[in-house]
Amino acid sequence: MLMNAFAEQAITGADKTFFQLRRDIVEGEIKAGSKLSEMELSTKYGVSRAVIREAINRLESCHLVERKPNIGARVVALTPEGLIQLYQVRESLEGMAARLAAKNMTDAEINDLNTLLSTHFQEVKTGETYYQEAGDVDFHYRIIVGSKNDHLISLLVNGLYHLIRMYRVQLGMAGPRVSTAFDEHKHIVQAISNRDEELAEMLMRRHILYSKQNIEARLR
Amino acid sequence: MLMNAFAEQAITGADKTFFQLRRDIVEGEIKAGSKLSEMELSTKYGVSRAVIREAINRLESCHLVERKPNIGARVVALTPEGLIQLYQVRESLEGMAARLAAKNMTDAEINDLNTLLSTHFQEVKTGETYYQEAGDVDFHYRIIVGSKNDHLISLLVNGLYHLIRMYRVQLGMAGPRVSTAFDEHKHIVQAISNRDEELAEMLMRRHILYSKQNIEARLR
DNA sequence: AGCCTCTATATTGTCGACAATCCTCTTTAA
DNA sequence: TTAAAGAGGATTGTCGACAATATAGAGGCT
Repeated sequence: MLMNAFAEQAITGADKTFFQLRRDIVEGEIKAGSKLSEMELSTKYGVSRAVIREAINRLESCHLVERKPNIGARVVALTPEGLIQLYQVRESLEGMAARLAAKNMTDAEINDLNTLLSTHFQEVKTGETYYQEAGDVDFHYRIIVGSKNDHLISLLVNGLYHLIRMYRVQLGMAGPRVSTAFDEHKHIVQAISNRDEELAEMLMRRHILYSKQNIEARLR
Repeated sequence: MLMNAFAEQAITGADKTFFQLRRDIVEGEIKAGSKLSEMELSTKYGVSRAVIREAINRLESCHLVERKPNIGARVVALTPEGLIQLYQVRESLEGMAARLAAKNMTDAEINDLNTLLSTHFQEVKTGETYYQEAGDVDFHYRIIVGSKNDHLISLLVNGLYHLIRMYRVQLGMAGPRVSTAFDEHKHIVQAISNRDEELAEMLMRRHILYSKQNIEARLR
């Protein structure tokens, strides 16, 4: 039962506007660091200022924009420091997620994770980079959800992931490091299968640390 | 230069309403799990529904309320699970904070931290439980800020801390475990002074893990 | 009686207008 | 010439009214 992981659906109008604005920001169609004028967006998206303000509030919750009273909202600036700091937080949280996943995932979920891994293996062999990227996200997503910790899930899925994706897209970091990363994934799943919490956390932290170092190397 | 740690000041009217609402929720004057009626709050606090909505949005960002489209917002429910999960996240994030603090705090900041510890020592001896609580918060706050990681700081200070305080207040968990906890603080500062990142993280994680176990024991 | 439907009411979502604040450019005085 | 002060315009903050949706209750049907 492999349902689509990211099934957010818009109920209200502010939802739609929020999703679209978030997409535009993450994809860079609204430039990093630029100002978000409420009137301007209001006319552009064809909704009232109230729903724009609501959407901007939610973007602020995701740390995608920063807001100053009586002045306005700006898209966050993308700095090398910021990306490094993001990966530090990610290492910490996803390490804990892997630990909890080793403890809390059901056997069925772990089986699914293994089949997912096999699927990715094919893609790595055939070299379909687009699906590799998606596969990587999917892998991490499974483990986060597998932690069964709602706070953790919310922080990562609703918070950090869009920010990281924004960096990846705009700094042009489409994933290399695939073949080695795949081995790391394999070992993490192995640790989870063995219910080895300690090892699962350690391997996940290293996996993310390597990514960070890889990125750091390319930034300087 | 020991400035007050939590210096939030309200600029706009929504700020004031948000702070007051947050206080009322954390202190339990608005009961956990209860519904937040926009009209009701609007008349109660003497402001328009727009600022109430703005305040509720921010409360949602802190994970203090949950909102459902077209239905409304409720204060989060306090469950033993929830508190445990909160401490898992806290262990993860503050562990990383301690690691980064050992790396990034200035010598001056570390000195301040030591003097803070001495001050707390007096309070532990004289048994002023109120100041012990405040002192504990202050200690952790210093280390979080000392990490110099903005994402980490924001997540903990604007996010988790108010939630944890809500639990502590409403489940009546005014801090015991002071004298043993003080020793743990001392060792953490020592590790930070020695710039031992690995040890600082490990000790902080254990420190929080002990707190969690202490709480778990009292919950069942 | 139990369940469904439909209506009435209450609550949230959205809108446009007004108030308060900030930014800019001009003016004026030392 | 420079800097301070003020007027003007633009932007955000706040408000009350209207629209859309959900909830509760009455009524009718099997």
